[in-house]
Amino acid sequence: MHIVVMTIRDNRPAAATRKDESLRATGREAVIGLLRAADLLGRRLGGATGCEAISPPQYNVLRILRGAGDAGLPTLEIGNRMIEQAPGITRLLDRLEARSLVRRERCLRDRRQVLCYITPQGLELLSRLDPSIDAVGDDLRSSLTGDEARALVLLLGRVSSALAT
Amino acid sequence: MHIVVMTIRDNRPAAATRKDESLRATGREAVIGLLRAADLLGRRLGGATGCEAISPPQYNVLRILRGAGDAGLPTLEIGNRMIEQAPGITRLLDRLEARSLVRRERCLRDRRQVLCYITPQGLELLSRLDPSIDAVGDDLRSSLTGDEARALVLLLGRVSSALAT
DNA sequence: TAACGATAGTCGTTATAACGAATATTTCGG
DNA sequence: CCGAAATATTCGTTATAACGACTATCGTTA
Repeated sequence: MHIVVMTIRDNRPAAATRKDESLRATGREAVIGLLRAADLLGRRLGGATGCEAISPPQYNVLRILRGAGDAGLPTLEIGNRMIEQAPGITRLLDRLEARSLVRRERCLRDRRQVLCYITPQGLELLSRLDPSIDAVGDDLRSSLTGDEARALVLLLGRVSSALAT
Repeated sequence: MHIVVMTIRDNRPAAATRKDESLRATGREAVIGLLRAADLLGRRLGGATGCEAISPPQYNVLRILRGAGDAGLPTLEIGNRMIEQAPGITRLLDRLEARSLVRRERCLRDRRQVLCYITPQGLELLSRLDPSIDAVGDDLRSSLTGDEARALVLLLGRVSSALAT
């Protein structure tokens, strides 16, 4: 795969400090650009999920539980897959359970755990939402070629790895 | 009452669907990757700004006001430069003003406006924070070559343009 | 000049999220 | 069996986000 590169000419071959400064400036641009793109993306997703009156984190939990299938997931495991802390997950699940989108029950094998499952209503809500979410992905990709989109995914993966440490 | 809704069927021809599906999958990966990278980035920035007990949006406002210099900025103009909406800005500024990081005064020429300025304490706080923020940018860039970092900035800019519409 | 609409900002309310401290229950190692 | 660790929850505090209602001010126009 070829990554499209913006050519930048340096008129003055510079000292090491100047080159470091240039790299650092690119890092700052990347930080700003990443936050801005993610903010716009979050707003689009929020607009989509808002139609069903659920917040993006709630949607995220439902997606995770759909992926878990019939096996269900313990509460804190959901928290691990989102990068969110434990106490918030409980209340988030409380709200979803109150709307019958999620079901919880004590695990019989390890009675400390509470297993969470998505309900048929939850699955149905997700299926109503999927087209809107896909549309956001399509919009995101609309200004990129296929190769560029794949390059973006690759670069973002590398960035995430570097930031996760 | 239970309302059961039929799942949406995909009626598109299979030939067109397969390539579309591949592109669409890339779009979904980009959405997930972007959100994940931004989440990790936000946590790092939050950890840095948290040392000075300010939130990332508060930091953002201080940066904007530092950029504005002695001229100051009207309240809503700050809201425009952040990607955040107006009503929240007032209370965010309230908190910053309570900590003497920001100063507000009525504009004499147009008394509807309230001009906001960063205080010397605010500038000093920002200068304490700058190294940590730059370190996050350095970490982000650490897994990329210079060309890749510039490519990432370019691609993120295109994505933002596509999402802003 | 006096009324009108538009603009700038503040003030409520509500819901959500993040974070820490403390607690109960359960499991597991020594 | 006893203590340590894991799991989940409750509670309290603070901050953000979105919404509408309200006040004050400005510019214009009749």
